[in-house]
Amino acid sequence: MTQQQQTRMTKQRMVILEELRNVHSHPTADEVYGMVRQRLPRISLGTVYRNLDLLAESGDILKLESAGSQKRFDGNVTPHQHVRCTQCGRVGDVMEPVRLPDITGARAPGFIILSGRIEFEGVCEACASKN
Amino acid sequence: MTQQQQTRMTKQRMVILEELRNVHSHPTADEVYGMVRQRLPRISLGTVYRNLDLLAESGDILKLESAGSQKRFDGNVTPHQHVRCTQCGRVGDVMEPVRLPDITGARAPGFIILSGRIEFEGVCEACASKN
DNA sequence: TCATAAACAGTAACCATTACCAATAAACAA
DNA sequence: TTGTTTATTGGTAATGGTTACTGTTTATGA
Repeated sequence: MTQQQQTRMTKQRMVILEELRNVHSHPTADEVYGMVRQRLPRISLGTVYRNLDLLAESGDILKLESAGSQKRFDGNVTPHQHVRCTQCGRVGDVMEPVRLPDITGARAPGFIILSGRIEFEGVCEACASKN
Repeated sequence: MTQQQQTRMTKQRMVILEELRNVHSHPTADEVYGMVRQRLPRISLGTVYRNLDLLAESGDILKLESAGSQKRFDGNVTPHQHVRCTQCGRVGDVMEPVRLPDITGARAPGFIILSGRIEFEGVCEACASKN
């Protein structure tokens, strides 16, 4: 008898999703907040966080996690790979993707391996010129 | 004339390194703190953080920054791959490693790609049995 | 139009990490 | 061994990103 919880398409949620889809920069929650505030000046940061989580859970956006630093979000949910700048944390899209080899041979004692993914590291242009 | 900064092998730094090498669990800073405190009860958490950073910078340990809210540390610096439990964040070592394909073809506009790495996700036994 | 409860704005709390500073102790020279 | 220098420490406060709380608003279906 568990009542299916409804989700409502609020103006806030819609604008967050739109802004995220209009951009290729993999913004942090705070950056999304800044973007969205231009259209909804009274939105609160908590609302941004809540909706980013909900949108990621429903599969409408991607949540890019890296331990200890800020999470980043991606409105492009088609499969692609990312580079992370080791200096500033900025994230970019990898164009010609590298094919992930067969991982069925991978074993880890005490773990059941479910998936694998290639992560790239590098330096973004801004940090490179700053060097 | 910049004076080369010396680094001193303190008791605290040595015990942190030893404990980390004695263990295969990829502990968080807080877990390292707990381990080390059994031998040095008066050590402070700040000292643990500071030394973990210094040891990682000198290449004596690894700092694992892959997803989760806390960073984890590894006393085994020989090249190997990791799995992360998506439920609890625990990290394990992958035995037969999957060879990373040639990544020289990978392009990312605005980035200089320097390295690539395969990251595994899965479930640890504790979480699997809890399911 | 009304009733319901999901979602909101605003703010406080939380937690991992970093910064600060007076006191301590490695390391090296005398 | 003793003294001097200064990197490092313990203790604690501050920071920054994220989450939780609460009374009010508003999307949604009757």
